[in-house]
Amino acid sequence: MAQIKGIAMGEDIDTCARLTPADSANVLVISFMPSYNLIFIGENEVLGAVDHSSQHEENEQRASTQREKSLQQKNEDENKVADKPAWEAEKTTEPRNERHRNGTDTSFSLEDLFQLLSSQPENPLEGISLGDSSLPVSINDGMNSPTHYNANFSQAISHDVNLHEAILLCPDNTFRRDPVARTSQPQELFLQLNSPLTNPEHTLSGTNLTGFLPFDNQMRNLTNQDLLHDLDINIFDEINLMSLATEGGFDPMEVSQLFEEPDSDSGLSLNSSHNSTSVTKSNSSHSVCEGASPSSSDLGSLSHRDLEGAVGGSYPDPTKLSHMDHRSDSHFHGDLAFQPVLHNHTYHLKPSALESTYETFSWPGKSQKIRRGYLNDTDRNLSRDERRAKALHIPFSVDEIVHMPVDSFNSMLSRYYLTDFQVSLIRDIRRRGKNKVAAQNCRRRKLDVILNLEDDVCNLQAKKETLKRERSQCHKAINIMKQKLHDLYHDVFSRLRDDEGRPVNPNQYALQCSLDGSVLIVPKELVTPGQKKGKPKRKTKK
DNA sequence: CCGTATTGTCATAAT
DNA sequence: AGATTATGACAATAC
Repeated sequence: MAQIKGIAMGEDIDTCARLTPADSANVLVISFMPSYNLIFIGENEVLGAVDHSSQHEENEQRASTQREKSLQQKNEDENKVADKPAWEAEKTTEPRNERHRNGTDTSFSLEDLFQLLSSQPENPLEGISLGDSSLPVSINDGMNSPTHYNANFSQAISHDVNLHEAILLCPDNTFRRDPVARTSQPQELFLQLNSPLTNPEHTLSGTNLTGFLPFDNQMRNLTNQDLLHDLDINIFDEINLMSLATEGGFDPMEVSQLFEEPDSDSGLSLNSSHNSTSVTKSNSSHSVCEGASPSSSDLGSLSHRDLEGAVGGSYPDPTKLSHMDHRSDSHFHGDLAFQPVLHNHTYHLKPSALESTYETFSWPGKSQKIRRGYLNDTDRNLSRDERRAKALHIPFSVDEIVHMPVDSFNSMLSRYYLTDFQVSLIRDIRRRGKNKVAAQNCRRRKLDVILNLEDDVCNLQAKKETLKRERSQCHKAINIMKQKLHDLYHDVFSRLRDDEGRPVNPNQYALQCSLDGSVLIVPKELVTPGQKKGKPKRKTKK
């Protein structure tokens, strides 16, 4: 009986060896290289390698053809709904299994594995033949709790296993780490639903698990795979690498360096996986390094929560089916009417905590600019909310969510079955979107106010200059008048004579006009403000 | 590397 | 009362 304690993945032998826990006696190490796959088993010892360079080309060619088909089909589907708003458009009818299968960029055959193992002189799986219908394999999670499964390898080896499934088949993955959580919250398990290992009765098949699953599991499986398909492959890979890192005692940085571009801003899995200990705006005093090494429970539980929300969002609550749009009804009705899916949609996190689950995981030493490089070309141009909405399969565009009239918005929320998580995200998106617009308006207004004030300042300064010029002109006019008055005064005095015929000194006398129009010559010392007009001493002669 | 501008977001008050 | 808008403050990012 083989003791497979874990699966390590890397780009080459060295990487795999580094990923392999030193205390694992038997570690199945699978390398997904573009040109060939390396498989070795033992105590960090390379027992063999399979060169898939030729087969890989075939696989690539086949996958490429399938991708083209899939792309063509997808384009056709998109064209069909292109004219409709997202909340009215039909959901894609593309078979999810098919989509899933098309994503097999890194595939290998279990048959190769067993051929390889069988060729080893000290075959760790000695006694196991390809024809064994039921292979008892003890799969250890690398820690303390071995779990025994009976896997039907005769079926399994007849199919290629893609990367996702290969990871799913490993019990040592991020989403299934906590056996307690596994039993206490089965509805929140995400990837587990894909894995036949969770149910010993299920056979191991890499291609069409749904055929073996009970109905509700099949439905979940479809959605899970659908989700998986749309999640960035980097997210997926990173989650598992981080899982390996945290559980295998590796340095997360080392693991992250293996995958040069982790999508830390994807808004779903990765973010949620880490930010319980490293949240951008967290009040927590955890250091960045602590954030880089989240506990496995956090890693798993948050992933469950996020992903469960996403899964749940694809299914209508039977109690709400009557409120749903008939188009969405057509998508769900027949199936779920018979088999209600019992999801637990209770969320214990506050909105802020939920929000934090999308937050960016802080990769030490990696700037946002670099981290954005981890997004694919499509996602790189998306805003954070758009990526979040995409990750949670929100059936509306961010633009629609934000700009939809409130009535349409509320009716939309009631018509579609959405999980609390999705509703929370949608409301957050709407709030943020509106606030973003409000902030832009606010800033524009503030700029307008500033510009208007600057204009006012300019206008007032111009007016001030004008007034200063007017004042200057008035002063000039006054001075001219004064001068004229002064000249007239002296002209008058030069012609005045007293009773004795002597000229009147203008320094000693002043002219004073009386009310009747006569002009008097008054000594200055007698001229007081009150007397100037009252008591003329002498009338001048005209 | 530092300073500044831009932008998104949150909290809170106002509407 | 709840939704929306306005705005100050802060952080991330670009330049």
